[in-house]
Amino acid sequence: MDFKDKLVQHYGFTERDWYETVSRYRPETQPARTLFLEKGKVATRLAYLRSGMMRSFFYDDKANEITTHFFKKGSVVISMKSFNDQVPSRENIIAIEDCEMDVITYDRMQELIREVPAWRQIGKDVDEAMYNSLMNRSIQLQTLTASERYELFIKKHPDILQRVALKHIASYLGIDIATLSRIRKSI
Amino acid sequence: MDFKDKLVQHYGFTERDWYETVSRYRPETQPARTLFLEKGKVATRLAYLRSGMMRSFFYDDKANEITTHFFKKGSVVISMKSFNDQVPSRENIIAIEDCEMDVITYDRMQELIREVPAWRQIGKDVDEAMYNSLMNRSIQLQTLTASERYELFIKKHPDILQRVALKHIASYLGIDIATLSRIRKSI
DNA sequence: TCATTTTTTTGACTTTTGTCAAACAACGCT
DNA sequence: AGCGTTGTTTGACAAAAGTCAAAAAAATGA
Repeated sequence: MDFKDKLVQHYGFTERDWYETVSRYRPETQPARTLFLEKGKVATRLAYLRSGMMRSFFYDDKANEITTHFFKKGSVVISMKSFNDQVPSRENIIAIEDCEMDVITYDRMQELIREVPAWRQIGKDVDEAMYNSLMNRSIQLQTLTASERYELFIKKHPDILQRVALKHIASYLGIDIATLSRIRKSI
Repeated sequence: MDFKDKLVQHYGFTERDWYETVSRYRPETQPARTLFLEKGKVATRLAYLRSGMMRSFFYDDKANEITTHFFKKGSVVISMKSFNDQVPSRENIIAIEDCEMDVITYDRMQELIREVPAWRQIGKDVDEAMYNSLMNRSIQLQTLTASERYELFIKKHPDILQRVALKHIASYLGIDIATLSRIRKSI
């Protein structure tokens, strides 16, 4: 099911709703290793990722990159707090691969919500999905050992494993890179 | 600043808005060691905690209680996913002490949002605050050692430490109770 | 109050995970 | 293709955290 069908089915979109929507999104590309969002700046854009992959991260006190999320095809790329409240972002979002996306700005999104009220609900649903996935992640960090976290990760995200540097997966899972290397050998 | 003042200041409440609000909340008590919300049931209530303390938890595969959150005086007691979507709760919420609270049901909240639209925004703000605090928690679990997590916890929540069983703090921090006991001795 | 249950601490031990440094492999750029 | 950079593995070791069982302490309810 493509995106339009989903909107029609789930949110009762009319042709006009769809038109108002697509006219406010525009296709953009994000080359690999370039920042989609930079720490300290206000997130003005939200993207629907059509292809490629991104990750969000921040720097800890020893200047290590701590990865907090991977965005893959079909997901919404957003720094929730920064975009929703229009405050400076605490995290960076960077393209891991060349990305194709459909982008909407904050201002256009506000317009769109006025024109097509269902978008308020969609925004809420996206936020909620992110909350739920963060909750799952948090519980995993709280209850699983390093190797359990890794095994669950490769089971749920075999595609990410192929395409992302192990050190980013290690930091995402809260495991030292050398330890992760040994866990991988032992499986 | 009390609750009413906050609503007036932040959300421009009128006297009428306030009246519509208070008439839908009602005071309730929750005795210590009784469930405010039981796993598997739909959360029909949201509470503003005036006094006492609660915690949310679930059971892991070995039937250990895993505490996910502490609610203290002044906070909103809610199982976000269950209340917002009216789906069965995955977690339990239990009173740790006798609690006094102001309670509103889901249906009354929907009414209230219709009567006083600012409540939609308040709901969003509460959700967002919970998202942010979950994000902080998740980052701590990802990046800090057991003793760092504990030291941060007692710095931020000295009040909880006094009033809650250590085993619940241990499970909240993802630390074995015996290990936590040793960490405490070493500080 | 007192007995019972629950919680916390402790000891001895094992397992898991991290640290540091070096070697090795892969990648990106010209 | 080749160089330099970045990422990964490995070894030797150290530190952190978990396990099991028993003792001690504290809380609960009759």
